[in-house]
Amino acid sequence: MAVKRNTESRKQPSQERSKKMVEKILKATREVLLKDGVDGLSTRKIAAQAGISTGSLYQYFPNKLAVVKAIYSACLEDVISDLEVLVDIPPMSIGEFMETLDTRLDRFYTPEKYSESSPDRAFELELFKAMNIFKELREIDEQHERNVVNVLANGLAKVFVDQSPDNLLRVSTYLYGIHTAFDEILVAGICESAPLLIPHKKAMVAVIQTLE
Amino acid sequence: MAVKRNTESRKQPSQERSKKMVEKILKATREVLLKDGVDGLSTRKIAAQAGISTGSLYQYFPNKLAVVKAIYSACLEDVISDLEVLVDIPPMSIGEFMETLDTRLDRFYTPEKYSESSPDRAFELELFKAMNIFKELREIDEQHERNVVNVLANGLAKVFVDQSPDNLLRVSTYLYGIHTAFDEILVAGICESAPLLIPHKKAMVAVIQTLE
Amino acid sequence: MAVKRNTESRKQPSQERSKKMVEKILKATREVLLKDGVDGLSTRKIAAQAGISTGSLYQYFPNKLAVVKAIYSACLEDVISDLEVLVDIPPMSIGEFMETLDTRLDRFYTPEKYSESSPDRAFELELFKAMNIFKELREIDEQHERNVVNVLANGLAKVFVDQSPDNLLRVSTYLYGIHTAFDEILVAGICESAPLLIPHKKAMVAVIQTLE
Amino acid sequence: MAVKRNTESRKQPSQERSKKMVEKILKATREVLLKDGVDGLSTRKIAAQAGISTGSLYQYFPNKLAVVKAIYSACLEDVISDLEVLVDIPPMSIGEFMETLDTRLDRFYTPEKYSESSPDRAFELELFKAMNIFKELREIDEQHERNVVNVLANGLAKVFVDQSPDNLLRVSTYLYGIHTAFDEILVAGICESAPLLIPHKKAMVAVIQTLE
DNA sequence: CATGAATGAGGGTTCATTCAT
DNA sequence: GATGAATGAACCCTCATTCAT
Repeated sequence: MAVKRNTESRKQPSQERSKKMVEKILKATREVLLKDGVDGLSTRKIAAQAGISTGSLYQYFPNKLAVVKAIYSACLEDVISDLEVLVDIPPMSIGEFMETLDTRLDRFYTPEKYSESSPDRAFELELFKAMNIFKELREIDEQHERNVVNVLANGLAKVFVDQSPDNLLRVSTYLYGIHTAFDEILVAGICESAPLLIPHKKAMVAVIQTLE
Repeated sequence: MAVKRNTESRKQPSQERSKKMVEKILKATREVLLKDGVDGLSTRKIAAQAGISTGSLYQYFPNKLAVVKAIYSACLEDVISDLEVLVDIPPMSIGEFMETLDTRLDRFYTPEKYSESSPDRAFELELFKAMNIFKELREIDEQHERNVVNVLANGLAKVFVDQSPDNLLRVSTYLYGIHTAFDEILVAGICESAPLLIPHKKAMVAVIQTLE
Repeated sequence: MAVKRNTESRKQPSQERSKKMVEKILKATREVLLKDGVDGLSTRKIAAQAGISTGSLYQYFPNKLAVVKAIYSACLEDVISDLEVLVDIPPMSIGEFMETLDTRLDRFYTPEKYSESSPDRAFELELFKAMNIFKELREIDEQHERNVVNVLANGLAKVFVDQSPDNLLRVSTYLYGIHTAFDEILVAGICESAPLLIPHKKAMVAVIQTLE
Repeated sequence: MAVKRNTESRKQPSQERSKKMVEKILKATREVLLKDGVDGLSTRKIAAQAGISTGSLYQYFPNKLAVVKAIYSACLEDVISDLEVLVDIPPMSIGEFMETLDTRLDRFYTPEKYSESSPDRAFELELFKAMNIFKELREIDEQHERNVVNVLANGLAKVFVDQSPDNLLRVSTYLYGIHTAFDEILVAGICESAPLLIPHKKAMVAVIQTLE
């Protein structure tokens, strides 16, 4: 790719028409990504898939990277909003929390979510991995990591009020790390999700227990 | 990239001179990878960084992919040989094993190994992630994953003799997953290794306990 | 060269503009071929000669071979359509045919056609010879040879009804061979056409007489 | 290729050793040419086939073209010496000559020579055609053509003493042209030689009769 | 706004030729 | 002399980006 200029959207999709175009482009990009992978992604293919001209693409995005960035950011937002289920913790004691932890994890790691890792998830992971090659996307990724970890840490802080922020951040970081690892294993299709949920939850619990 | 030919080294570095050249090329490649990412890796840059001509590069490697493969494979071999410490389990009962597990993990996760995640390790992880986009390297990666998991499973089988191979493989897969996650966090420099070792070991233990 | 993909024109020159571009490229290719030979033909030179960019060339042809193919095919078509004059034989007896053969050959080998072997013809012959090294063009050439010979044989079959197809094909092959030789001599400029027409026609007649 | 410098042999093979080396190189080149064609010919392959180093090749030939030139010239000399059979005409009248012409042609076009177009002949023709792509070899070819035609014309001059040199040259040129065409047909394997000899000889005779 | 032809730098790779050993 | 590693120009081709229409 080797893109240099600003990578922001060239215009706010203030008009309905524009919004639709942006959507169309993003959708097409996702499709091309799924079909041909990151190194098979080209503006020509995106435009063709979207049924527009390459020139039009540049009316809505300053360059190719911006398109991928948009997709990537949206994907990361999904992850954040997904996590908020875990994080929405009403005030409770550590004891109460630990007692309900299992249920809580069950609610988060529903079999449905993992039983059939939908193409969507497969795509997200694909994208996620692929992003490693674009240096410019690293900062987004790092910011995202920080966001996620903060969200988790804030949630845990409501329960483990005596823990230092450092500790909470550390544990959150680790939790997110093994969560991602779990995701990757499932998406890679190495193991089925159901039997793997047990060790995963045990690991999560064990890690959180270090905060007690 | 899309390379088709054989991607083995073009000649055995039988002579001292050749060996040095290969080293020089691999070193240069690592440097370019670190600086410009996979996306920015080109044979021209490698040659420039190594202070040789592009033609010379092709005297030692049949194509670009082969260079990356060489680096990648070496990196994976390191991982395997590293793991063998964990795997060398003398016959013992589950009880004995669980008792010594903590010591065992301490021996594996020595602070020295992680205290200063050397630039080398940082690079390896970079590479590791990046490889996801090259289909031909995926095979290597998947084979590696299988190797690692088998090594682990075989080790655990000596202790958990009653467990089904499936179960052992599953747990091993997961263990390797969170091991990698732990690695990545440390290499990314998000957390220091020492305090993170505690939750990580707890997680490992918890997962292994599911085999009891 | 060694080109693999499809070697057809990338787009129908439906628009006037495209047609002009294709023409420009073909013209430039002819010029480069005449100046530097097949050996010196490169996409860069073609583009430079045509006053376009290398990229543009690939908008109209999928690869270098396709450009040469286009020129070559056009050249072969000319040959075929040229021959149709000879082939348009109304039903007649062998005696009648042999009597009119000389006239017939006169009509085919008009002095105008050969008096000024235009640069175009010179080029075509150049190309014709040169093509022998490109395997993919050989097929075209062989197919062309078969077409020409069939056309001739079918023509002769109308007169020499008792001859075996084998014989007709053999004689046609030979006739085409010496026709080409005649062409080459004239194009090479070794001899003037007018005086050479006499032995050539004698040879043609003598060969055809073997069918009587 | 694109070779520019002098294309003469770098040294006279004064010493026995040198002569052997030159032979070895030429033999290897022929083998590579037969196997991989002109566009597959490289100094590396020649050296490998000859069992020497590329450097050594340049001790005996200034560049790649010189090697091909050497082979080509040798090949052309063979053609000349072959023709001398036809040309060695004792003084005789036109009548005598025409009477013996058929025998003469029989002696030249022996079935053995053509029945099994030996690999050698196949190679020569291959080379012959291939040379069309090397502008530098054209002059050799043209000189050769002139030589051959002169040889023929001189031979015919002994019989057709009243003919103008121009006429003799013209007829010789044409005779050589159709001779070459005949050769090509046989080498291409389109027709078997035996039945084709009849029309070919008829054509030769018819052409020579124009001198009467 | 939309188009898509045109651009041209840059990609991977080859190979004739040289030169230190 | 012989070697073969090293060179680097040149090869064919792609693709992000621009701009005249």
